[in-house]
Amino acid sequence: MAVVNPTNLAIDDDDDDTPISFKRTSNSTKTARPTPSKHEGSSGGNGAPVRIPKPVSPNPQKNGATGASRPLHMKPPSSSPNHRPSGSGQPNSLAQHSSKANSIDMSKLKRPLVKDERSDDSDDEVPIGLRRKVEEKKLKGVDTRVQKTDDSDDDDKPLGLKINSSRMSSNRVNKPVLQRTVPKVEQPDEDSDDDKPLASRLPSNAGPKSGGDVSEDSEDEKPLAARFSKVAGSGNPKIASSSKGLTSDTNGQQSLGKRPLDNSNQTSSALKKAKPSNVSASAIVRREIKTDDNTPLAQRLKMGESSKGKSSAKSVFKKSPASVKKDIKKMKGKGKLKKNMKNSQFSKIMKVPPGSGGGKKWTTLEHNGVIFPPPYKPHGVKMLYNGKPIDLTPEQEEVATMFAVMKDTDYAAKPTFIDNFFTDWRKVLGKNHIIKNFELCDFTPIYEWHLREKERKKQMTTEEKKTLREDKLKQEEKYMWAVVDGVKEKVGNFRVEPPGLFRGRGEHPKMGKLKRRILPSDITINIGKGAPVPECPIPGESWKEVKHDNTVTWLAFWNDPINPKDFKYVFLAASSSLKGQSDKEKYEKSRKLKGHIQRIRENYTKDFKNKDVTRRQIAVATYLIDKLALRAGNEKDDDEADTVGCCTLKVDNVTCMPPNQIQFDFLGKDSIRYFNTVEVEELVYKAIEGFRAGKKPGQDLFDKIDTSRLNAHLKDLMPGLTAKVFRTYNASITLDGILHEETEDGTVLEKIAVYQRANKEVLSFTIGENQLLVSSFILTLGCPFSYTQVAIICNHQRSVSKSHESQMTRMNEKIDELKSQMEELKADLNKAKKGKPLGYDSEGKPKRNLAPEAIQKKVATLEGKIEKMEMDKRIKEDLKTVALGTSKINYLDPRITVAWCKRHEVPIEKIFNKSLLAKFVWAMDVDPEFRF
DNA sequence: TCGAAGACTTGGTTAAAAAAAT
DNA sequence: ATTTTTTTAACCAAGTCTTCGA
Repeated sequence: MAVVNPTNLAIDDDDDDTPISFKRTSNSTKTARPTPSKHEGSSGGNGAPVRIPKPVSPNPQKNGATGASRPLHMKPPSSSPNHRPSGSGQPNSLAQHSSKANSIDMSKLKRPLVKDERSDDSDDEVPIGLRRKVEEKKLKGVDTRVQKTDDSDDDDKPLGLKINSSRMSSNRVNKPVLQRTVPKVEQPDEDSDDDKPLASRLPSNAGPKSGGDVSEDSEDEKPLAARFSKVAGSGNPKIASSSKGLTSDTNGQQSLGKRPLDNSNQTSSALKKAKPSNVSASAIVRREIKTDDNTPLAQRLKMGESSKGKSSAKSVFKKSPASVKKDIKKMKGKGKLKKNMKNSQFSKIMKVPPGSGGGKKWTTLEHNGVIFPPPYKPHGVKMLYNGKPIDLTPEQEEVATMFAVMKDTDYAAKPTFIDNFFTDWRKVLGKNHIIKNFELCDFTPIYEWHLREKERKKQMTTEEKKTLREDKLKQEEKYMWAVVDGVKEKVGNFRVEPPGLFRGRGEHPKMGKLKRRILPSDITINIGKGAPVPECPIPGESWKEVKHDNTVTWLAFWNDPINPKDFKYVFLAASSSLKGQSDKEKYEKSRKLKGHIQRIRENYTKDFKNKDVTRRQIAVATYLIDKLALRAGNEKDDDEADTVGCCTLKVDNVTCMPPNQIQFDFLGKDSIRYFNTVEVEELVYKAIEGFRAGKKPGQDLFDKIDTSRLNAHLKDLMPGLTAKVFRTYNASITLDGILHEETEDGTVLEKIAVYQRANKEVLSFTIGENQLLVSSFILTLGCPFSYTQVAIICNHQRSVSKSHESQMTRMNEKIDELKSQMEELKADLNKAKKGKPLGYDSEGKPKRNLAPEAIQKKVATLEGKIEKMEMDKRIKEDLKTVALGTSKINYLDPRITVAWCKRHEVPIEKIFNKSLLAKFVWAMDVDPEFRF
């Protein structure tokens, strides 16, 4: 199964030792921080965690498909071996690994390098219904532009893609994408919105499908309306009310109304009001505002997904795309065309163009400030010191309690954490306090009090809990909204962080330090000129400062008590148009990279042998970022966890393994270990050997460059290009390619499975690596250890749900049961056909004799049930460790997903949850034929 | 040119809510 | 009606990248 590709594995195990913690690492790293000057620390990392080869679940097939390692190796351009054709890759590899398995060796963990097996991937993996069609690719090829032949493509394509075969199959992805995309896409730029106000953009026409279609899909789900409402938040009664409140209260008055409505400019003014029209998803967002209006949610939402009639729907969409866009542009506001037909259209809302005025992010801004955590309530439980109860002042008790409560976390046992805590606590205790030795402290009484409290809360009746919740909501309601340019928008984090002990990740030198309480006098507020200053919620105190800076989007900030030179900002929620706009810009930028990627790759490939060391380092670093999705790697301070990224890799983070494999082993972002062995192009291999020559372990591999130099170079190649754009680009283009190649007709469920698999494939490329690691390991090798043990190795305990195993067992039992029922039914069918009596059932009662046709029908029903069950099982196994929900958030252009949903008539709600729907309102009106 | 600020995105962890099982 | 499991959302640490200022 596993797809892993053994090939490379070989590597070894040195790691074995390592196992224990990921952290290992740093050894070297830390040690030497060679670079004295700036770099002291190094930073960043990316983490690509170790990936194991893909885990493949049960089905071997997948292997290929998924491509385990994405990056692993990249093959040289030409080589694209077998992409698809071959196929069978070798599942075996796993086997090999497994064998080792007894101990947990990292070796196993390592990702195998995948060889080109991709081929195999082929269909096998694919879930039943969906196999990808290999052939398609060819079809796509139509456009020729960029591409070369398929095979070749790989080469050129993004490394990542090419790379390992498996995971991302490069081929598919790339080429297709490129070609098509280009042509069609276009819009992007335009849309880009740069110019237009978000609002305006949003709306566009959503409605493609809309119209009548709606009906059908629904069945699965609820009526659109229903859904919508949820989305909108309106679902929440409270919210709704609140919104009203808003209006009424504060601002409501003025601003609210205005903006939206009027401002919307010309065209759109309609929008807001537009209820009638249907606002589309986009509308949703704003909806909050509108909520009041009652616009029928349904209408707004309509968006497309629901279209029923496939054919019709499709046709509609298809056409529309181009035209639509144009229309949109022309008439921002209107867009009724479709609407008319469908209803769905959105109106456009125009706001002041955000981007417009140089750096100006808003024109008017009102909000109510932030809410503070309640003052500490002493519990009076006495801890013991040297066996005796100790009296503590409330302040002292508060800090002691913070520590006591963390008893069952890993932090409680870490020396750094304890030292920092104790040092800070002693400051609160005062110089002459009797408590002087941590060893003599016994926090157990407080810990037990905490457990009792927790239990008490759990015991509260639902009613009580509800009351409590409502009270809290009521209290917070006014802080939840801001009015930006007349539009009511949700605020993201309006609660000031409560005091506590700092929970830095990895070996953070400051973990355990007391994060002191933040007061109004620590907070700087940002509001529009002339807007009412938020009332300070704590009587007698006042804000540190009130600013009126419309070039930034934060509503308030305070200095981080742990690191005073850092700030903690209060921003609008992800669903706000300000955030939506920049999100869209991010995707447009990475989409733009598509048009430059080939040249950029050629450019760095050429520089692998540049005589100038700096140029060579830039080339290799760019290659790693592109192929392996490494993060840029900024410098870090000494008082942060010692992690690295591409530019800060240390000599000892990289091992050259002849003839052309490079093994990476370092702690990336969040101290997640990236452990991977990759086959690289010969010139890259040679270059890396060269960079390492003559250096000591802790020194920088790329000593001539840093992120600013690297990004400066990237900007020369494409305006606005920076290292992180590669991640977005590779992830999105891959998803786009897979979805276009693999989706076949089938039930909605099957299609969703395709989507999820594609999503997972892409994700593993960039995210959730640690988790993937664990899952891969287990799946692939048939890990003999418990999940907990694996978790320890990986340093991340919650990876796989503890109950996963039992759940799988249960599912298997159910399937078995269904199957035995099937056997019985079939036997009955035979008897019935021969006119024999059916005999007795398990309880000894005689069975009713049915006509063969009736039994046949039952068989069919049962068959469907079994199939669904098995599919559920496969999906579950496959996705058990991957948090698809979170990952969809940052790297995948939502338009890819929305367009896919429209094309395949899958309700978008099946893929995006409520918050994602809110966050991606701006993407809802995308053309069904959109290509990233 | 460079380091420090500053602003914002990314992403793991954890708490809360919702759904499913009992 | 509970309890358990899963999903979603909140929280907040840790990155990236831009801008500022000397």
